[in-house]
Amino acid sequence: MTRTLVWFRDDLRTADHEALLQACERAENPGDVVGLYVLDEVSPGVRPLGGAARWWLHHALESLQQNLAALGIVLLLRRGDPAELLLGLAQELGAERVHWSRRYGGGERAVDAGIKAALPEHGIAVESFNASLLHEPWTVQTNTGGPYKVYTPFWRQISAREPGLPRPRPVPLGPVEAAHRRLPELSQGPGELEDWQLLPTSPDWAGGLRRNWTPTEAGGHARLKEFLATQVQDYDDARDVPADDDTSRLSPYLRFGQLSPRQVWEAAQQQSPESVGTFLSEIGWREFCWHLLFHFPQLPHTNLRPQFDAYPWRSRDDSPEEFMAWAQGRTGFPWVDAGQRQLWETGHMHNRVRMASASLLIKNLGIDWREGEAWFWDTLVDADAASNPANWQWVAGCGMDAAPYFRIFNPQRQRERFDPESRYVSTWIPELNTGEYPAPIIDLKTTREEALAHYSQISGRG
DNA sequence: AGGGATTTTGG
DNA sequence: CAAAATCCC
Repeated sequence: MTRTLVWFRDDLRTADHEALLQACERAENPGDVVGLYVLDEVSPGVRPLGGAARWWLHHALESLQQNLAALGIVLLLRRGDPAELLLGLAQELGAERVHWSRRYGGGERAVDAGIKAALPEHGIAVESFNASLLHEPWTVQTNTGGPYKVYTPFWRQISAREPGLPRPRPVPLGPVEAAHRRLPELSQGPGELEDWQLLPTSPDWAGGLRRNWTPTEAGGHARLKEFLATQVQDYDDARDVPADDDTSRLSPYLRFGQLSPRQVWEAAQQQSPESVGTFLSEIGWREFCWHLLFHFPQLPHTNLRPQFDAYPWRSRDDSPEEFMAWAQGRTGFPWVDAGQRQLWETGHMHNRVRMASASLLIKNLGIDWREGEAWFWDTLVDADAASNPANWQWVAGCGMDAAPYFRIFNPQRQRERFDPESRYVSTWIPELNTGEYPAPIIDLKTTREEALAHYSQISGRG
């Protein structure tokens, strides 16, 4: 018998999962493949999940547990330090091999490298696979051998490349009851998801999330199918109208690996190239952000353009009232407030509104992009370790291939252009015309001028 | 994937 | 004289 332990992380699916598939191909009986998820809140450099992500994770693990059970595979749940847990568990199980899908953040790579070095000393083989990206970051290089720092040439290169076809879901090994019977007695039981308390209870604020999402692997495939059948054709223009929300809404499924970018890519190839080009380039932006994180592991916390280190951003503590007005959707700018309330209620904010909301916080309120990034990390169901900070750095102007600093969104103008009938803002701000809605907390014109003055100082032209 | 001031265009 | 193009931040 060859027993393989498959360590799931941000790849919570059963289809197009090379690590799982190869484990199953080696298996002869139920129980020869064992799944594991570790809730890691202790490894340095591994960012603890935000509240909305914890909600999604709970349901994603429930979904994975069911889908693995249908393949005759038990999913074990453990909490703690994976560096300790993996070895102990592999030994208790008598597993000869451990498989996983690669991670690309700095802290995650350090954890994985440590385990990959340690297990073979105990006779346990480790093999890792790609599951989260179209192309491994080290395979996409400029002519001079470095990482791309500009999106357009990056996209030119990867869009001309075939990412490879999705891999099939494994053939079932047998009934999961048989798998349970064949496992040795473990020092801990399989683990109970409820014990992790990932779902909010007092209060239960997840009602809006439940109403807006189906956080399962099947839900991801259904959303992909629906989007490609009915929305992608008009994506180019329709994506800019937040009242309709004709964006793909696939980001949380990609975040948790319930869908792979390769599955999305392959499904989109069934459509005409001109109708999916803009959509696929957004998948390209996600890829670009992950490649950036791989090459610049400081991305989540450090300006990629160091001259911004001298920018006099304020902290959340410097201006708690203004920060909370922004966070809770009380700035007096309907476009931004609607977005923040949509975020709080649904765990999601339309992309066109995200840009303006971030711009207001960073440029008009003068608050550090890291404060807004942390808020989004806690409240978005789709926040991932690469896209979230990379896009905040994009708006702030301090990232690679970022928006020029002097692009400052005007939330009133954005509302006129993209919500002229106020369908979006009135959905999220019922008191808009009742007199209870607050006046703007800052003056757009003067704060804009202040931001530009600060910018000219750090850019060396002041 | 901007905004705003200013200049130019064209009916 | 209003809309479009251009330039600057």
